Amino acid sequence: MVSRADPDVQTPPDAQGEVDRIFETVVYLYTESRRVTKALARQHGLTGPQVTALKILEGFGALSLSELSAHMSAKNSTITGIVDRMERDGLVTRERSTADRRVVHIRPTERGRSIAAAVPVTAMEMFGAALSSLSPRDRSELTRILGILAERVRERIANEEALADTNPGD
Amino acid sequence: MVSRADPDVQTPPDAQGEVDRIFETVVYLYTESRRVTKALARQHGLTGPQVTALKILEGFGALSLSELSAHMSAKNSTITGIVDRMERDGLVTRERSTADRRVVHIRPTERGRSIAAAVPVTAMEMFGAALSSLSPRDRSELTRILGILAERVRERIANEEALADTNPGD
DNA sequence: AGCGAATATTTAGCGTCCGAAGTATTCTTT
DNA sequence: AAAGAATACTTCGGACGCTAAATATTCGCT
Repeated sequence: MVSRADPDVQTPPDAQGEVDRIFETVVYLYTESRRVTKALARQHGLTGPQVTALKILEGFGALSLSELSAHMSAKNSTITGIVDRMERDGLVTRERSTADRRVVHIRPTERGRSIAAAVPVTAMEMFGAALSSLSPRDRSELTRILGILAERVRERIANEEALADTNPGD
Repeated sequence: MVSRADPDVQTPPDAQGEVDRIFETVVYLYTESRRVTKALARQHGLTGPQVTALKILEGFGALSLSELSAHMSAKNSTITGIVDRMERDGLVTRERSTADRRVVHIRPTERGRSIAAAVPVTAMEMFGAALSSLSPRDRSELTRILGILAERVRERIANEEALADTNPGD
């Protein structure tokens, strides 16, 4: 119950201001890094997720759709659409697995592989450069603190799932 | 030129590992906060961005579409669509400004305000709680370092725009 | 063998997101 | 004051991204 809309109840104003600022910054950094990836991909006539997919496939050779979606942190139905468009554009092929006929293997074409090789690794080239400009001490502090933060968030998510059935629903 | 694909060229491995970890953490935190917002919004029959918009409007009373889109880190064309659906659902109204007839003021309706009030603080309740669990010193360090980082990224974006015309194009 | 549960992928529908182009209005410059 | 630049917003087309439901196949159990 830390409502900023209610002026009576106030946590230490510094803390709340910091939370807002950190949150905004995380959103900003994420948005910008995504924008950069997209711009890079665009120079080769494809989209951000397509480049991401090709880079992943480049490393593995071929993956099932489920494996690919796991690596991309997206749902299968989303990846189906992305693969549809990549197949249409001759970047990957679909092959039904003979071992398990439910499974589809996604494999990059020659064209797909050459584009993957041409795009610089740097999704986060700019991001990385900005990080490099931090002092080593600040950078390792950032790593340490963000690590703690992510761990806390993970704990909370685990709790939330454990309590899922206590939700009365509306 | 910090390509990890080339094993010959390597920046200090610690630094690169840190960059990767920080990047991953930022993505993780962003993704999770968005998922939580969405789940919260759903309990009231609306979407994540709609709740975000209502929360922002709750604080300001009314905003122009451009102001709203700036607060939401999205493009005007995106916000136009979101406002369309919110207007359709009776959550906000559009009013043409009399001072400058190009401007449209977005104002929450009674229904919109009551929903905004009903949804717990927002997005980052979980995120905020996790941040609160950090020591005050870590939290202010995080604020400081992220601030520097965002500033560096902003500088790079400014440079990038200044150099836009040197791009030979493909 | 066969029936139901589990798994892998796709389809359908909705809501973001963006960039480019279009419209209306205001500002600037002459 | 009128042409041209700038600003505010909308429209359009394409690509994600998600959930729910459909389809196909395999697994588990009797």
